[in-house]
Amino acid sequence: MIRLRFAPSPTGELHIGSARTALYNFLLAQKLGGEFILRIEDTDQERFVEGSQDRILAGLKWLGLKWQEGPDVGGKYGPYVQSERLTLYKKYADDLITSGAAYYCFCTESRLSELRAEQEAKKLAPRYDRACLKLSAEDVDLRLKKSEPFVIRLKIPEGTTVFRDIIRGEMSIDNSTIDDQVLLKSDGYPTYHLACIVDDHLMEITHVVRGEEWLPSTVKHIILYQALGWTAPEFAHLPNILNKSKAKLSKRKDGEAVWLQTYQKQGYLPEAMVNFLAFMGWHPSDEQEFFDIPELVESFSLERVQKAGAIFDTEKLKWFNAQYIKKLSVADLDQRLQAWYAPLMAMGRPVANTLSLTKVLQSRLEILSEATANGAWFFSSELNLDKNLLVSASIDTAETIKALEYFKQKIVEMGEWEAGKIKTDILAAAEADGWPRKNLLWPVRVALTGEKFSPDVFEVTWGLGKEVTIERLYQAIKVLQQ
RNA sequence: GGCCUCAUCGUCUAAUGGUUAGGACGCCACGCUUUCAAUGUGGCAAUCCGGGUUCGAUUCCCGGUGGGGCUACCA
Repeated sequence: MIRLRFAPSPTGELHIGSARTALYNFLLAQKLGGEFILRIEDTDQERFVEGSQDRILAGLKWLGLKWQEGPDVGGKYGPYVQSERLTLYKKYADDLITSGAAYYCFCTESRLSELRAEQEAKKLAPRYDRACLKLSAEDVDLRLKKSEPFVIRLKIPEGTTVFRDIIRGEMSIDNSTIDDQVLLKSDGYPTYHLACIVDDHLMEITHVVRGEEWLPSTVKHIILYQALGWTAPEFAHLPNILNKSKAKLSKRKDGEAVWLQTYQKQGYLPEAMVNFLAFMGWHPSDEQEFFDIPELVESFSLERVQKAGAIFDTEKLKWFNAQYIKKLSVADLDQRLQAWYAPLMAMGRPVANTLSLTKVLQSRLEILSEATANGAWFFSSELNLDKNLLVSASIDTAETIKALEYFKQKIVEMGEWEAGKIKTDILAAAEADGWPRKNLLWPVRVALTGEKFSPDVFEVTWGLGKEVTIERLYQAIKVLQQ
């Protein structure tokens, strides 16, 4: 059985890069007819953030990802939270001690940092000097009996470690360049390296698909698998997602822009996000650009994953989002827009429903949050009219009043209230009566929206409805007559 | 510093031992037009550098350069 996992640490929000990793794991699991597992790696007590796990899961669900096993749904390989599996890691760490593949280390933090400083001063690679490997068995026993704090370190064997990465091919690393990695910390928690290997093995994970920052650690993992006598899974290391300066997208450098939820809050659609994220490092063999999840599952493959990092470009994301907004039904879009209409609705005129506004705005929105600014005219109970704006450059106040009166009269006479008909009828009449379009429509636009830029005058008219349109024209005329 | 890794338009990327190096975003121009958008048409724009192999290299090899990652009792 093919089994893949996504294993975030609950140290904050869901990172964009993590979301992409989760997506790829999910897609590949589906593609291969396997299972997708969620595991929480909370082995760092200091960086643990309360509530983070819930927000990460919420982010994954928002994207439309589903998992067969995980902390919220359970499963037969549970528990799926590492802090609940501590005895397991301890057991395997002890096994490694017994077999001689690992050793106790009693070095203090201060000794280690001194050692590191010395090595750096001499321009040497900082690494543990194996002082505690030379301890006699009696000495170790004595220190353990005295309850001295200790860690357990992996004893990196001599030789060369070779492994295959699905995306990058064969890797060969000289073990002498690897430090004796801590496996079990002095607080009794495992480090990532131990916990990850134990869990991936016990949970029968077949493919490890993760970010390329793990590539250098993979050697340690292979050594660990060998020491425990286990078969290693397949590895695939995804290229990083980069910021504009080509550095790995990170909270420190990029702030909230690294969080998936930032985009959710700004009004990006999950459909657009999935499509865009899928294209961060992967590309189909043809030129299709729009993919929903089933289509991605169909087309996805690790063979087509890029090796080089990809810059996260929100311009393209915006374009995707605008396209997805256009694809939505008006009713669907209207529903998604309610959160952004709400503040306007609370303060404005009574509005029975917002479907007409949504229809008018649909082709003009890149992200949903723009609806608040772009839709303000619709809700306004009293427009703040600027006389100077109302009177266009080409005509004077008297002529502007005439234009508004004319348009108002046409609206009063209008029978069927249909967007296309309003437009053709009024334009035909205006032409017959000798009204240059611009002279007529500019004042009307301002009268109805209070704005310089707006959607098509006739769409605005239609969206507002007969009554409100007449009222606003009347108010504008009043302002000009003052 | 050491180890690892990567390299096609500004960005995401396609393709190939022989192509006018393709698409998309963005940008520019034009069209539509009552404004702003949307939309349509067109345009600008790339194989990091140097050697080799080869009839021929952007593609294969080597070296450089540049970027990135790792180098924690963080993941």
